[in-house]
Amino acid sequence: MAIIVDKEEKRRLIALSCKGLLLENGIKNITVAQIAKAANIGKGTIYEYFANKDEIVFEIIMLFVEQIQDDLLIAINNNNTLSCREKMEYFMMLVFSEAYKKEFSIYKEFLSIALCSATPDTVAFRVNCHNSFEVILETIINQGIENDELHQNAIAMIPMIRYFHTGLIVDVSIGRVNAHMEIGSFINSIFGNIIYGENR
Amino acid sequence: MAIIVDKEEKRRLIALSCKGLLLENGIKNITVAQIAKAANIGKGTIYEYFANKDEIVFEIIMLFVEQIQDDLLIAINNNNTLSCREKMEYFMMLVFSEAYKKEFSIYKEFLSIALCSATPDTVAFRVNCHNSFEVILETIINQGIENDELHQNAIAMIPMIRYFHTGLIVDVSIGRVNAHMEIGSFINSIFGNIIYGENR
DNA sequence: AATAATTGACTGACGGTCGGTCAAGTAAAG
DNA sequence: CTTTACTTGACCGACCGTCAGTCAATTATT
Repeated sequence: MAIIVDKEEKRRLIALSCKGLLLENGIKNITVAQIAKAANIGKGTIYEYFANKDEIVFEIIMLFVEQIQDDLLIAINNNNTLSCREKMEYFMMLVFSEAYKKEFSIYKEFLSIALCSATPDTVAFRVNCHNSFEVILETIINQGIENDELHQNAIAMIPMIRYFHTGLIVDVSIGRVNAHMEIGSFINSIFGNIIYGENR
Repeated sequence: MAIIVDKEEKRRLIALSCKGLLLENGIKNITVAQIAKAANIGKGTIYEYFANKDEIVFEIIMLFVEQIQDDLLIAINNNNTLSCREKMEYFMMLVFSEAYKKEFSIYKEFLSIALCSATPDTVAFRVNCHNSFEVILETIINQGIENDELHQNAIAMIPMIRYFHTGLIVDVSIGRVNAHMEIGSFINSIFGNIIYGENR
């Protein structure tokens, strides 16, 4: 028997080595040849570890998701000066922030691809992303319920919050919308004092 | 002098003649060659009227969506026996209904194109879609306020409702989500008895 | 010797381009 | 009024460049 490489590990390595490439050029503008070069392997080798180009992109996006998750977790757990409300705002604004501008743009492209070719793999990947975020949202909301910032049943609003957020991502990309303002209004309505849209 | 064709008219004609093709296969699975064949013109001629493939699809979509908007308005007005709550549910569900399957699919394709090429045209068009949506929603909500089904400030929730709806369109397309159930829960939460997600 | 891993030349499909043809219109000449 | 020469824009499809994905050949490991 020859060496058996850890496929999962190698996938990650390939993804890591072309993360920058993707951020810089976008999904549509990178080629598999470029990816192979950046990873210092032959193009054929790529296909030993990924079924197709989309899979590579997913793997890289997963890296971004993990990074954002870490960012969020730190903000939520190590920052007890923040109220639940502030944490929620931070949570919802993060992807729209300047710091994640490039990642946002890639995610947008991902949505675009997924919308017109929703293969089982794509769907599974997206559901996976959701779940990661819902876990964090749940933590925030539970904290809010504990210290009476939120009503018990706020936990049931998680999917609705996610739909809102997805819709906002779309509209910030396509429409003429200010994410910060919309999120502010939304959070106000969630936290009781419904002044949503007051200053539109 | 040679003949001068009405470019705008011809664009429409080309778009119309490959409407079925788009509905049947989706943008990703049709080729420009196919479009040309369906329109009974040469491939090169296509590019006399459109800058690229996306533009063709966009033209088709514009034709479609205009019609959908009219339909929606009529559908809402023809159902005056319904309560505000029922109207709202009806309105939000409409695009997810079996009857609007094709239209839903087209709108999905539009979102896909717009997400990765937000030209002034696409943005303007989408803003236009928003406005139509909001106008209809406003009518429904005003009725609800009049007959005490809804609180005054419900009108301020219109943008939020729209984001929710857009997010739902995306998630129904890419995720594993039941539109009817989510809309039911959402409407419950809007109309006061927050049992959102009760039976998820 | 056997098997795993790697590779880059190759292929087929597709979006977009370009040189060229043609029908319809104009105008000068007869 | 015809005829002939000329102009123009619509139309075309062969061709081009690009790129995702394949595969036969090669190298590395045990």
